[in-house]
Amino acid sequence: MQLRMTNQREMILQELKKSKEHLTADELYERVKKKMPRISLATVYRNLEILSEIGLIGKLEVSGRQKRFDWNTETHDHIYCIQCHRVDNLELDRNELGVATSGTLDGYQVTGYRLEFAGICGECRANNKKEEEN
Amino acid sequence: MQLRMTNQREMILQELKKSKEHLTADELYERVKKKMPRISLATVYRNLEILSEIGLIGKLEVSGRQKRFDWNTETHDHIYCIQCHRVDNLELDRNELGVATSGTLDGYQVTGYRLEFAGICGECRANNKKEEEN
DNA sequence: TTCTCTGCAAATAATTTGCACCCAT
DNA sequence: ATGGGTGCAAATTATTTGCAGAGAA
Repeated sequence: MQLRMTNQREMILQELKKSKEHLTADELYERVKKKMPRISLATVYRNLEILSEIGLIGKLEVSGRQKRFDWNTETHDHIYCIQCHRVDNLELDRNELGVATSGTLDGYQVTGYRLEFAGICGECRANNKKEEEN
Repeated sequence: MQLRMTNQREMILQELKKSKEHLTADELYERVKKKMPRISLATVYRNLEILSEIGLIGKLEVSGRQKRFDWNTETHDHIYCIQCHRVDNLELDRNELGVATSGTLDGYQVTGYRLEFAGICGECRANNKKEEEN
């Protein structure tokens, strides 16, 4: 099966990279629609799936119900807010972790790992403070 | 709001602990239904949500589309199979990790973290081998 | 020309919610 | 007796799929 670079596919890719955020399919759909009003949400879903399969983008399945897609395909870790569910990238020195990235573990052949921190982001902490003052 | 320990709630809790697996709501529903045929899936969902909120069970939101629930509430790590999506617990010495469990990181007030390994489980590897032989 | 991709609508899957009755406290 | 809990069905949310026509190679 030969992939084709359609206008839609290219636009989706561009908007995701431009945003530098971890967008959900429908968030990205809303952005792309501004430039391509006739695009359908199904096309966005289909392309995000394909683009992540071929490794052009990354797919995140943590932090709640919706999948999020990531312009950054290099292996990296995340931190997400347990209140507002935003997700940020983390730059961690993996050499400092005493964890093997490959080999076998508990019968599994390890293909990778992700370190996901949970916490309350700066914005939410500020909001919480404001609310306390009321 | 005072919680009540209903028969349904107790049965859900028992079956989850008994299974020692990471079950989805509908897997657990199927098991509980054998002993309580009139229980509804909605009740299972409602109780799993409540039980994880009060910390009696754990909730996992990794490895695909369905949430999984965990009888083990102690902080621990997981490994999941990228083929069959099963999830197993991991016993890792966190002291060996050069990672702080608390404090602030990138503006976040960290409340916890999870290390999720991905890989191919022993069963899938065996199946793959069989298929290759055909 | 060929075969993948698209838009649309309808289908699925997972989860949640409204409501009237039930039952643990 | 009170108010949280339950079963049922219907509603939502997130995602996927069938199909006929469009368009990239």
